Amino acid sequence: MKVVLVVDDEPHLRRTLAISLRAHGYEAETVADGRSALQSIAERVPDAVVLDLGLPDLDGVEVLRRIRETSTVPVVVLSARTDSTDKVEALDLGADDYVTKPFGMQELLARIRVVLRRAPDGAGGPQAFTTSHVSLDFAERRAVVAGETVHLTPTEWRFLETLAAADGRLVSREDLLHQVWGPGYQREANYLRVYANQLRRKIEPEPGAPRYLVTEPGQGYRLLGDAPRTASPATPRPAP
Amino acid sequence: MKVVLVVDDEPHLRRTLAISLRAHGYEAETVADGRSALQSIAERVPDAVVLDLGLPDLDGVEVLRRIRETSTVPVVVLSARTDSTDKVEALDLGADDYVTKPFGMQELLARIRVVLRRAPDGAGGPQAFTTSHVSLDFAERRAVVAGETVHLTPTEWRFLETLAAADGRLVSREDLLHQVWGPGYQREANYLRVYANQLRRKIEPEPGAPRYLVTEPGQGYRLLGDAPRTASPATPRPAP
DNA sequence: GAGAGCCGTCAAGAACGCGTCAAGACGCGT
DNA sequence: ACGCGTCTTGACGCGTTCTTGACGGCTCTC
Repeated sequence: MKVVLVVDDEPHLRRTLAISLRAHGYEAETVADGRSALQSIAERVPDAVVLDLGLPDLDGVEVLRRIRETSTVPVVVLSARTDSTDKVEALDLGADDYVTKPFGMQELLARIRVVLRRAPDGAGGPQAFTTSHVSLDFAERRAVVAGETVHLTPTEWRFLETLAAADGRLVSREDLLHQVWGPGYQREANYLRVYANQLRRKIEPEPGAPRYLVTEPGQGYRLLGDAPRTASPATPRPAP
Repeated sequence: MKVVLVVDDEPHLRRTLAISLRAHGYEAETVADGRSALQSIAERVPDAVVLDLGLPDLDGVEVLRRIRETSTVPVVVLSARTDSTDKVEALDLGADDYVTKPFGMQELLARIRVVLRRAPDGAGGPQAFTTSHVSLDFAERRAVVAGETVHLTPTEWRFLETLAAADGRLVSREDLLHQVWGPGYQREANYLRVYANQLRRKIEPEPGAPRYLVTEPGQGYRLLGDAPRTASPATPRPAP
């Protein structure tokens, strides 16, 4: 069952929202302030967050920013402020929707369905990547390869994080460059080669024949878990 | 560059939107009615759609439904109607956001950024093509033919993608050349022969007698699903 | 029945993408 | 100011992919 975290300081609205959510088949968790929200997310990442910006302790925007530091969980922002600037700020900070009070409950629920629909299952972000050979702990920034702790540079971590977040799916060169180096690096496909190379030397059992960090020629890269080997008995390379 | 399709019947709004979008680094395409919108999407799937529900020809909701039949491209709906029921209907039909007029341009642009952020790269394209013999997963760029995974080159994928997007309809040589190789290749009908040939060897059970990737002489090509066989009991080839 | 147009087929050279390496530039802490 | 680790940049070789031209068969037209 999908878990929705409701962050709101008004007890009445909190209760109403929780009831409506449960009536629609979600598991609703409620907290009254920003600190509790961040703590709750740290314990268990919900499938979506409904965040009221008018909170007693922290600025709601600040809460959103902190959430985005560690997670890509969908966030629907509630606010009494209708100013366009506020909306743009929240949306650009990573909010997935911005609903102004007063709002219709049916509409809010529909918008929650929308963000849940778009978010990949368990979008809270992979905290770890583990195979029989490699083990990456992103929270701790620890990499263990074949029992040995291996040191990775910041850029190498971002590279792996981006790939791990895709959970085995293909990550295009553009996305990778944008995620790791920021905007404006779309031309530097060189970087990808260099770092893919370095990472393979660090984490692959056989860097020449990558098993985890694989290239999709012309497309991008992909981080795979332990593969059910596709029965290639010896891959005998014809001697030249 | 990201392509945004604007569907609106008001010339003024259309122009304003297009200008704003271009100023923010998007490629803007504009159409004035539902039919043109569907046609434009059939030709080339944009990265996002801004769809005004008040259209002269088709009901906007109907347009949205048709879009969702073939594509998961992000759609931001514009509407003058503020009724909650309308919003819920559109959102549940697959709209990614619902903005009521009048709206602030900055807000709309922010909301477009949001939906683009969430949508996987090229999510608008055809999802898959499956027959008893061939199975193409465009998102993963995986081709499985008779149980075996087959490798396709980037150009081969674009070729098949373009044909699959037409969903069995004829794709003219011009369109094909334009989609796969870009503008300025209209003269190179040779390429089509070469790649059609290569693809048939890879995906057809009997490359000499194409069942899926069929030629329309003098016209173009077409990608067909499993055909209700037209009673050709053995396809007996007269011995030469 | 000859000719023209179109399509499928093939193969070779060019162009491209990727892995690899190493030398500098840069930034940070001491 | 110095040294260290990290990032950037350019160059090279190799394999793959694309481009290009040529040839033969088929069909439709005259």
